[in-house]
Parts: sequence; C-alpha cells; structure tokens
Amino acid sequence: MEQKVDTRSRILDIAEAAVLEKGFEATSIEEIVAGADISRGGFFYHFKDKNALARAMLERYIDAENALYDDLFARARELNDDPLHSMLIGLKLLAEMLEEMPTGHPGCVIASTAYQDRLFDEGVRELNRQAILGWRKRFRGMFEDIARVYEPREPVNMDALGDMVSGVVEGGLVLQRALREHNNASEQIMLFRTYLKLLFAST
Amino acid sequence: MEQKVDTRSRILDIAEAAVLEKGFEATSIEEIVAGADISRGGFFYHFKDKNALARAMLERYIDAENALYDDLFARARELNDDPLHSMLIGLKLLAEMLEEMPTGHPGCVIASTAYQDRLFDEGVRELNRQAILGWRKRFRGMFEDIARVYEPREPVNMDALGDMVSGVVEGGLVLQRALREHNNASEQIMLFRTYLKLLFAST
DNA sequence: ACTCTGACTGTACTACGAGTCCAGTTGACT
DNA sequence: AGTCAACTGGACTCGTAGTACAGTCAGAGT
Repeated sequence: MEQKVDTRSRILDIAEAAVLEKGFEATSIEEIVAGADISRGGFFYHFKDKNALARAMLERYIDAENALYDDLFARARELNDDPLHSMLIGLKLLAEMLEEMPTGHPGCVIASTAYQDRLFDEGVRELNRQAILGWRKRFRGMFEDIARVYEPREPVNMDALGDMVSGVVEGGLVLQRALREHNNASEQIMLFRTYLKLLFAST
Repeated sequence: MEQKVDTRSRILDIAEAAVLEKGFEATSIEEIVAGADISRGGFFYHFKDKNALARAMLERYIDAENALYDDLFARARELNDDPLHSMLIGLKLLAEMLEEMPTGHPGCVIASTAYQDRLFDEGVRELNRQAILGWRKRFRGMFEDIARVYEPREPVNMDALGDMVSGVVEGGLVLQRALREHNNASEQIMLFRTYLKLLFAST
C-alpha cells in the first residue's frame, strides 16, 4: 500500500526534473516510465493522461513553494520583529537559498507551464493563476504591515509590489536559464531588497 | 522573386503567433502550412526542420526588440537630455506601449524558448543568450551614464541592474500570461521606474 | 523561342509518441 | 481461499516530424 504513494511521487519527481529541463511536450511518457522503472500501463494507472500529470505536478510544486515561503518568513520574523527588517531578512534567506543550490534552481514550473498553457485544460491554468494570486496576497499583506510603520517615500500600487516578488523570481529564473549562469535569480532578489530599503527608508 | 521573402515571413508570422499562444512543440507544421496556405513540401523548402524555424523566429524577434529599444530610448533622449530623466521617460513609453496593445503583449519568445530549450540546438540557445547579454550591456551603459551624474544612494551591481530591465519585463509577461490580466508587465516596469527614481534621487 | 532555376505542390513513406484496451500477474490483507 | 490495488505487457489507432522525390509553373537570361 505504500507502493502506491511511492511510485506516484517517483513519477512526479522524474517528470518534474525532465519538464524543467526541456519542457512539457518534449518530455515523453516513454522516458518517464523508463526513469521510474515501471511500464506504460503503470503510468496510465496513476495518471489518466499527460494533463493529469501536469496538474499533479503543479499542485505539488505550489504546495512546496508555499511551505517554503511560510517557513522562510516565519524564521525571518523570529530573527527580527520589525516588519521591514524581517522582510529584508526573509529575502536575504531566499536569495541565499537560491544561490546554494549547486546545480542552480530547477526553475519555476509556473513560468514553464505559463508559456505552454494551451496544452493544458482550464483546471491547470486556474491552479497556476490562483498560486500567483496567493503570492500577491501574501506579499501585499507583508508590505502593508511595513507601510503602517514606514511611510513609503513614493506612492506604489501594493498589489503590483506584491506581484513584483513573484515577477522578480520568475524573471530571474528565466535569465538564469537563458544565460546559463547560476546566481541571476538571487542577484535580482537582492536588488529588489535594495528597492524595499529605499522605498521604506525612515531617514 | 519577391514570393520568396513573402512566403517565408508569412510562415514566420503564423508560427510566431501560434508558438506564443501555445508553445513550440504544441505548434504543428500542419497548422502552420494550413495558415500560410502552402504545402508541407513548401515549408521544408524554406526551413530544414522545426529547429531552423525556431532560429529564424528568434533572430527576427530579437532584431525587432532591439530596433524598438533603439527607437524608444532615442526618442526619450530627444525629450530630455539628462540621462536619468530620459531613462525614466523611456520606461514610461515602454510601459505605455505594453499597455496599449489591445490583446496584451504577445509575450516574449525568449522566455518561451528558455523553458523549452532542450528542443533546440546550441545555435538557438546561444542566440537567446547573446540577446539577453546585449540588453544587459545596453542598460548597464545607460545606468552608468546616470550614475556619473547622480550618485546611487545604495551600492548596486550594474550588470544585475541592467539585467533587471529584462527580468522585470520577462517576469511581468509571465505574470500577465498566467493571471490573464493585461497590464502586469507595464505595472512592473512602472515599479522599476520608481526604483530608479529612489536609487538616483538627488535629494 | 528555349532553357534554366527558384519556388513551390502532391504523394508516399518511415518513425515515434500519446492514448486506449485489455488480459493477466503479484503481493498484501481478510 | 478469495479479494483488491498495483501493477506488467502487448496490440492497436492516430497524429505529427521528417525524408524523398517527381512533377509544375512563372519569370529571367540568352
């Protein structure tokens, strides 16, 4: 009975790595089953079709990302109670985490699916959308907490500022992939951190 | 003899629209030839394979993007000779341009191919890389001009700041695609503009 | 008028991956 | 001993990439 969970997540592991490496369409079920050491029939036992695989991958990825953010910013808050400074610590931790991944960050499944979304059904696209809206809400809330203590030096749209966290990470990962460098995403986050320092500077 | 140019760019037009809509692999040669009203043989006469099509698409896209940046920032420079203010004007023009596209910006071929790059040969990937390095150089130069007049209020890596223009645009387009909204990219550019105002503020 | 060439059309072929169907196997639990 | 979830394995259909090649056709050069 543990086999079930085991095989399913093994499929997801292999599929995720392959999809991040070369895209969804370019990843064949053949190679997934070869990697997971199961038969084609076994694959379709777990997933109705490739679309179901995409949905499961996205769900898992989004959950992991959310858990990571929860953990990271909770730790940052423990280190400093001030909303601005805990945000700055959290971003630093995030940047360090991205940098420490030896092979570079696997890249974001969100962007990967966003650019191939006509392959997927409405459910997958909606999942993608809700994830980004969730991050917008999360970061907007944190920025509003900061703004209550530190008056922004320039007027900013808080929704857009919340989106900017996702945007900077996604954009940084795109650069990283295209340039074949390995610290662009973390550098972009550090630049965004400087932005926040300037925007909410108390001087 | 004009037929040659005509058919080739007609194929590229149709292919680009289809690829931006649903990704490269999901776009079949069948549908391209149907859209361009030619035969399959005709397609392979112009392009050896899908990889050659990808390369031609990228080349054309990068040239267009570079021409657009040349034009935009040249106009901005005409309107204000100060490097900071012409940069701010140029970004505003870019944001407005993105917003005015009625159906939303087609999306960036760079990001689209970056996430499917194992489909392509080294030439395509190198093209992608060089384009982003070119933008890095372009914007870093502009930021250095600004920094000579306005001392940055916080130390920043100029390469990374140059990359941030591309990153913010790419990231904004990813958000826009995933959220199905239509002004995220322009909002992100405006936020980046505010960043520059704060970073190079003379006060 | 004649030929040559570039830009195709049309057809037939191979190879491969997605997805379907299904009959049979295996090991754990009851 | 029987049941069920979790598979295996094979045969099939269908759509797409890519190859090959023979033929068409308009226009430029001679």
